[in-house]
Amino acid sequence: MTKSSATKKEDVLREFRVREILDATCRVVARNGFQGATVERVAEEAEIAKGTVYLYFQNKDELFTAAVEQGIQNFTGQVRTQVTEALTPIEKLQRLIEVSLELSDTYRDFFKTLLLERNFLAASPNHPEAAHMLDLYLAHIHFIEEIIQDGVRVGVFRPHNVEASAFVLNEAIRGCFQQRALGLTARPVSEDASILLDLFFNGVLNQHQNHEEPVS
Amino acid sequence: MTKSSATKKEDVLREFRVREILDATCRVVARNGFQGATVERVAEEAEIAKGTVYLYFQNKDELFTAAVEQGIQNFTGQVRTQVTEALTPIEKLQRLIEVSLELSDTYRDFFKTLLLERNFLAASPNHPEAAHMLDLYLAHIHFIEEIIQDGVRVGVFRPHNVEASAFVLNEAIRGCFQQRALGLTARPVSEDASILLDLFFNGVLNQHQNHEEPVS
Amino acid sequence: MTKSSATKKEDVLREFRVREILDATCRVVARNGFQGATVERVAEEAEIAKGTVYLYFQNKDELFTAAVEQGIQNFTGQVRTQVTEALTPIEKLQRLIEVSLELSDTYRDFFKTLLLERNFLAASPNHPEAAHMLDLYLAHIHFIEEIIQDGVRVGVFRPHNVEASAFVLNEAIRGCFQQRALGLTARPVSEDASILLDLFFNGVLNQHQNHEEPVS
Amino acid sequence: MTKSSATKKEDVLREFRVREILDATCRVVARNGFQGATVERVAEEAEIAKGTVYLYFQNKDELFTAAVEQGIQNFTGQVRTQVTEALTPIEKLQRLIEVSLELSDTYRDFFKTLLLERNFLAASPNHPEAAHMLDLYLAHIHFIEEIIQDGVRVGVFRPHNVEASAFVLNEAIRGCFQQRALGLTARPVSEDASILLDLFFNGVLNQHQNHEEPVS
DNA sequence: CATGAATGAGAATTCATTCAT
DNA sequence: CATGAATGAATTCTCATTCAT
Repeated sequence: MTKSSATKKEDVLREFRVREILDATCRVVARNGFQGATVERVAEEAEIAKGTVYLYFQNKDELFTAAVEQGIQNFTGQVRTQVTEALTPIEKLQRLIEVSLELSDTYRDFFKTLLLERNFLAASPNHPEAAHMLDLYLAHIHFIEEIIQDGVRVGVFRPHNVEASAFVLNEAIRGCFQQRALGLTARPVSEDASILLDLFFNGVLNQHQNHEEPVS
Repeated sequence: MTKSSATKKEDVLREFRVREILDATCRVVARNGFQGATVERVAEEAEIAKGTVYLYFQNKDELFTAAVEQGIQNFTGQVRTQVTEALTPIEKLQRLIEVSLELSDTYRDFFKTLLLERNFLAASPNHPEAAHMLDLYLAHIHFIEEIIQDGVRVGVFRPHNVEASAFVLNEAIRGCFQQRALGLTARPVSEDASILLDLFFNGVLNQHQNHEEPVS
Repeated sequence: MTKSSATKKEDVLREFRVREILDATCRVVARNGFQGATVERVAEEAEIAKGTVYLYFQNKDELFTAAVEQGIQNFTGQVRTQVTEALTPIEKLQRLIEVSLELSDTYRDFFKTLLLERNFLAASPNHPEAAHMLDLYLAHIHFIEEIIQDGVRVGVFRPHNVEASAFVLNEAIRGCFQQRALGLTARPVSEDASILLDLFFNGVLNQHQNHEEPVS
Repeated sequence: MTKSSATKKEDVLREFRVREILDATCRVVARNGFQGATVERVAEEAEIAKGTVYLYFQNKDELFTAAVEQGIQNFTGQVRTQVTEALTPIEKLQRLIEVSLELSDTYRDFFKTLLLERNFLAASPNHPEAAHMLDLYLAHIHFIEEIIQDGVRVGVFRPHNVEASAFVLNEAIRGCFQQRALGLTARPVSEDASILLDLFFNGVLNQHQNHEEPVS
C-alpha cells in the first residue's frame, strides 16, 4: 500500500543507511567546514567504519556532492509543500519567507558553514580569521546602511528598518552577480542595475489597489 | 634617513611581490576551485618557486585568507571611492549597484568559483555535478517566479521583470539566513519575515514625494 | 557404514565445490592478472557469496596456492597418464611434448597470464606496457636467431628452423638459471654452460644407431 | 667530452636517483616477492621518504614496470656487448650461455623471485608453500628424466647428463607454450612438437663437418 | 633572497576477513 | 551451510612545509 511496501526490505535499509551517512556528512561539515571534513570523520560521526562509506558512495566527491544535493532538495521540497497550501500570491510569499527562515534555523550549522565558506572561503567556523573577514563584510554593509539612512533623513526614503534594507540590497546585488557569473543573463550591467534599483525603490506591489495589509 | 629609505624600497618590492602572489592565487582558484588550488600551482602561476611563497606567507591558510581579504578589500574599496563621489542617496545607490556589478564582471572567474564552490559545494567549475545542482537551484527560483507571476496576473503586483524579482527575493531571504546564522540578529523569524516582505512589497521610496526618476 | 557413506556424500559435494571455486579462480586470474584477482571477483565468477569461499579455504593465500597447485597437478597428471601409454622412450618423449602443448592450449588464458605476469611483471594482460616488454624480449630472441643463422650460412649448423632453435636455446638457458637460482645445482657456471652447449649442438640421440625416424 | 658533459648536472642527478630507486625496488622484490613489495618498503630500502618516490615515478605501477624493464635491459644489454666480441657463431653461443648464467648469478635474488613467482605464483621466497610447489615441479622433471634414462639404457640416446637434458627439454616445452600463448606462432601443435623433438634429438650442428670441438 | 628536492603526516581508497542473519 | 554487509588494517597517493644549496 505504502511506498515502502513496493520496495524490498533491502532497498529500504539501503536508503536508510544512505540518509544516515548523508546526515552525518552534513553534521561533520557543519562542525569542521569542507576542508576539514574527511571521510574518516564522517564515518566516526555516523558510527560506522570508514570502509562502509564506500559501500554506499563511490568516492569522497560523490559523498559530499550527494550531501549538499540532499540538503538542497530537503530544503526546496519542504518549502514547496508548505507554500503550496497558501492561497493568494501574497500569502504564498509570506509563507515562503517564513518557512525558508525557519528551515534555515533548523539546519543552522550546516547552512552557517555553507554561507561562511561562501563568503570567506577557507574560513570555516572556528577559523580565527573568520572574525576579521566578518568585520570587513559588516563594514561594507554599514557603509550601505549609512547611505540609506541619509536618504531617510532627507525624506527620499520612507522610515523603515534600515539595517535590514542595507542587508537585503547587498544580497540582491550579490544574487545579480551570481546570475551574471553563471551566464544566466546577457543583459548589460546598466540594465540589471535599473531593474534592481526599481525593485528596491518601489517594491512589487501594485500601489493603486494596495488595499490588503500584507505585513503583520 | 638612508636606512629608512632603503627599507622603504624593500617594502615596496615586498608589497609588489605579495600582490603578485595574491593575484596568482586568485587566478588559480578561479581555474581549479579551492580544493584543487595547491601552493605548487600558485607558485607556477606566479612564476616563482614554491619555497618563495613561504617567504611572504607563513602558510597556505594565510595565503588563501589574504587572497580573499585582498579580493574583498579591492572590491569594497573601489565601490566606496566611486560611490562617495555621488551626491544624493539615490544617486549613491545607483552607483553602488552599477559599480558592484561592473567589478564583479571584471573578476568574474574568481567570483564564479567562489559562488559555485560554496553554493554547490565541491562543485568547482567544470565539475559535472555542478550542472545538476544548478538545475535544482533554478527550479526553486522558477517556483518563486510563478508565484509572483500569478500575483501580477491577478493584479496585486505591478507588472515588472518577474524573473529578476524572484531572484532578488531569493537572495534577500538568503541574506537573512546569513544574518541569523552569524548571530547578527536576535529577532524572531516572524519579525524578520515581516521586514523582508515589507521591503519586497513596498520598496524603500517615500511614495508621497516620489518625484524623482530613480531609474534610467 | 551409513555414517561413513553419508560422510562420503558430503565429501564428494565438498570436493565438487572446491573444484568449482578453483576453476573460477583460474578464470579470474586469466582475466585480471594476479594483482587484480580479488576474492570478491572469484566469488562472483563462481556465482557464490564472498563468505562462502571462506568455508572452503582458510584465506586468500590458500585459495590461490591451491588453484595453482591444482593447475600443476592437472597438468602433470594428464601428461603422465598419456605418456605412460607409449612404449619406447622416443615415443614417450614425442607424446610428452605433444600432450604438453595441447594442454597448454586448453588452459591458454591461465598460462598466458602466468607467463606474462611473471616474465614482464605487473604486466597483466591488456596492460599497455606489456607490449613494450614483449618487444624487448623478442629483440633478444632475434639477436640469438641471427647468430644461429650465421652459423647455418657458414655451414657449421645444419639447416633447420632457426627461429625455433633460438627460442629453445633461450628457454634452456632460462631453465638453467632457475636450477641455479633454486639451489638445485652447485656446478660452476662454465660446467653448466658446457652441458647446455653440448645438448644444443649434438642433441641426445645416439648417432651410431640412429635408424629410427624420430620425427613424424 | 664524455656523455655526462652533454647532459646537465640536474639530469645526471635525476638519472642517478632513478637508478637508485629502481635498484632498491629490485632488492625489495627479491626479498618480499611482488605481492609484498610496497612503495613504503622501496622507499625504506632506498633510504628516502615515501613521497620522494613519487617525484620520480607517477605511481606504483610505473615504478615496478620500470624496475623490471631496467632489469631486462641491463641483462640483454650486457649479454649483447660481451657476445658481439666473439668471432664465430659457435664461440658466440658459448659466450651467450656463459654470460647469461653469470649475470643471473649476479642478480640471483631478483631473478629467483621472478622465476619462483612465474612458476608457483603467489609463492614468493620464504613462502612456506613454495617448497611443496617445488616438489611437484621436481617430480615432473624427474619423470622426464627417467624416460630419458631409459633411452640411454637401451642405447637410443647417447650417454650424457640426463638430469640436465630433462630440465632443458622441460624448459624448451615451456618456451613453446609461451610462444603459442603470446600468439607468436600459428603452427599446429604437432608441427611445433616435431621441431622441438628434432632439435632435442639431433642438435643444431652440421654432422658432416663437425671437426671443431665445441665443448670444453 | 630564491630555489625546488625532499620530507612525512595525513587523506583517500582497497580488500581480505568476520559474523549476525 | 550460505550470505553479503560491515570492518579496519594496510596501502597508495597528495601536498603543505622545510632546508641545504
